[in-house]
Amino acid sequence: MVHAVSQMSVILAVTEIPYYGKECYKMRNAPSNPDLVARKVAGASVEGEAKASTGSQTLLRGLDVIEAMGDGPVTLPDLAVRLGLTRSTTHRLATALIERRYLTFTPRLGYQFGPKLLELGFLAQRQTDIVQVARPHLEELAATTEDTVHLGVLDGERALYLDKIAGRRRVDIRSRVGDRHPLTSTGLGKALLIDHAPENWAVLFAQDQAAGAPAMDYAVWEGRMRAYAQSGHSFDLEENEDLIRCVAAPIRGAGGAIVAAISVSSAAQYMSDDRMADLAQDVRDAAGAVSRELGWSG
Amino acid sequence: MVHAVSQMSVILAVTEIPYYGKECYKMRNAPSNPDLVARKVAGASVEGEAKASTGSQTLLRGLDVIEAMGDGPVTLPDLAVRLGLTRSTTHRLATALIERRYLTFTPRLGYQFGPKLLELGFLAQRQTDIVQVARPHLEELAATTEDTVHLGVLDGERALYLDKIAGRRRVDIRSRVGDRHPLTSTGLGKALLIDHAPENWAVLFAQDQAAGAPAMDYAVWEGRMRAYAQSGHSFDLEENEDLIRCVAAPIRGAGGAIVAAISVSSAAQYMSDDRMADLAQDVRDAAGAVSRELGWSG
DNA sequence: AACCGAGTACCAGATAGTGGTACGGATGCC
DNA sequence: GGCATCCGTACCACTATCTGGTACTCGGTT
Repeated sequence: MVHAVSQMSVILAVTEIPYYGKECYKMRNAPSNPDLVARKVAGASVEGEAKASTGSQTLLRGLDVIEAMGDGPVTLPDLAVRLGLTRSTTHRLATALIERRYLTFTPRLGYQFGPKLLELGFLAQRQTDIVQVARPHLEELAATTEDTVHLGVLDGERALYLDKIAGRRRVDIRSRVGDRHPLTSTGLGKALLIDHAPENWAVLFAQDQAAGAPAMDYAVWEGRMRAYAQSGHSFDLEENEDLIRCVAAPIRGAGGAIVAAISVSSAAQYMSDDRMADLAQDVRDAAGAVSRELGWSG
Repeated sequence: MVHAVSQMSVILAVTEIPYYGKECYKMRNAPSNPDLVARKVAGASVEGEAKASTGSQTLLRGLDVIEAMGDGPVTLPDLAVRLGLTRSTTHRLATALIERRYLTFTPRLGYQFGPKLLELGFLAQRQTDIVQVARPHLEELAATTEDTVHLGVLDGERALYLDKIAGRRRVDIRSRVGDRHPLTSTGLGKALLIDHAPENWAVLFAQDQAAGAPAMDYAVWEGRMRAYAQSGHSFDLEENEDLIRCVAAPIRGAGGAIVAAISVSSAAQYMSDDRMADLAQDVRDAAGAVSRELGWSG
């Protein structure tokens, strides 16, 4: 928790120093064999990555092999073509990966993901804590917006707040880590519900209304929710509390399911419609960054 | 499905042919540099594996780096020592893995699992079908025991049978894929419940009794269940059906949770107490093999 | 101030990887 | 029965690639 800010600045500082690293690598990778280059271009790296760099070819190629299983089993010739490698080389790499249980071979099907990936995936998941992963991004968001930022997850029929960074403005957002707020009247709660079925929305909405949430017409609310679901973010237009508006977006886990949400809240005077539209992009970006760190690739 | 048996025999046949492969590899790997050997022995490969073989050193070392994160963050010097590599080499590998998002670096902590592993783990899980994975092991079990083999999962408060291989004996086990059987009176069901809390056992037991399961004293039943939980397998001593006995064991997923179970059933006349004890080992082994293919490493 | 961790850089040497080619067994298609 | 694939295995010459030294900078900790 403590090191998060410094981490951010350190990384920024270091990567922004120009140095002369790239020059050196250009030299090392200078191709004396034109064939290789031609093959590589024709093969996997179709996109304009152009950042080859590091220099552990065998390892990188091996990882390419693993990742090539992304959409189902692959045969050896396919694999070789896809990666732009020889059958010889491809086979050597695949065999090594099978021995390590990263891949599996099934006779008339081809190569597939192996058990080791399940094992490592589980271990990684176990060692991953959303709060810790999200912290740096929350801080960046807080820094650029100067408003209060929240991180929350779905907890039954409420939104549980896991982290909070107070804004720099002189507005008071009454909330504490550990609080549980209504889902249908807060921006964060709505973001958590974006993927749910409308039938579910209706139930939760009715519950919140019965529990004393500010009165609201369901038709209007559902119309807005559909728009939120479409755009990937949600608003709170002083629905939960007078003079407080907020913008939120969902965080997705490796499977694509919504596992948390981020919101930026402030006094209505700082939250013009225009600014909220701008913020929506920032919040979506931050949530997307966290999602990617949780293994989501969509 | 069809290929399973042939695959088995093929592998056995091929690997048992002596050939002269090892000789060649010995030549290729013959160390002209004694230091390397010393370092390797002192390093990671403490166990007597002695099957170095394949020959994609860089890839294998890279995988070693990944797997070294198994129990929490590691610093670079630690990592280097653990793998028996130079700081130089270790750093190069780790950097490549970070670039590919297999690892993450956190300033005052060290290297850790990266998002890519979550991503791949999820994809692998998605592409893994228990029935398909278990098939070859069920077939092997059926072949060696000559009895009927079942694969089943927990489905609410019942055991759902997902696969069946009929035995070669002239006994009739009435069951079909898709059947849902009671949990507390079948071997397979009990195996699925082995990890549950005793309070849960009591509830399910009462339900089954009320639903017309053969009458049984709960104290006796729970006593047996505790023994089953201890030993990792379960029996059905003609509890569900007269003259039918069975031996079962649970299959665990990557997280260690029980995700399915295997059972071997036969007429009581073929199921002496001695034989059941022997079978318990076989069934546990088969279930263990499937578990390992599902990412379980315990 | 001294220490330790990480990132970056450079380099000489030779290991380890590459890509060709080839053969045999298995399987499925025609 | 032939014929075409696909995989495993093997061998080999070439050299690109990896390795393990060493060294310096920058931070943070003690």
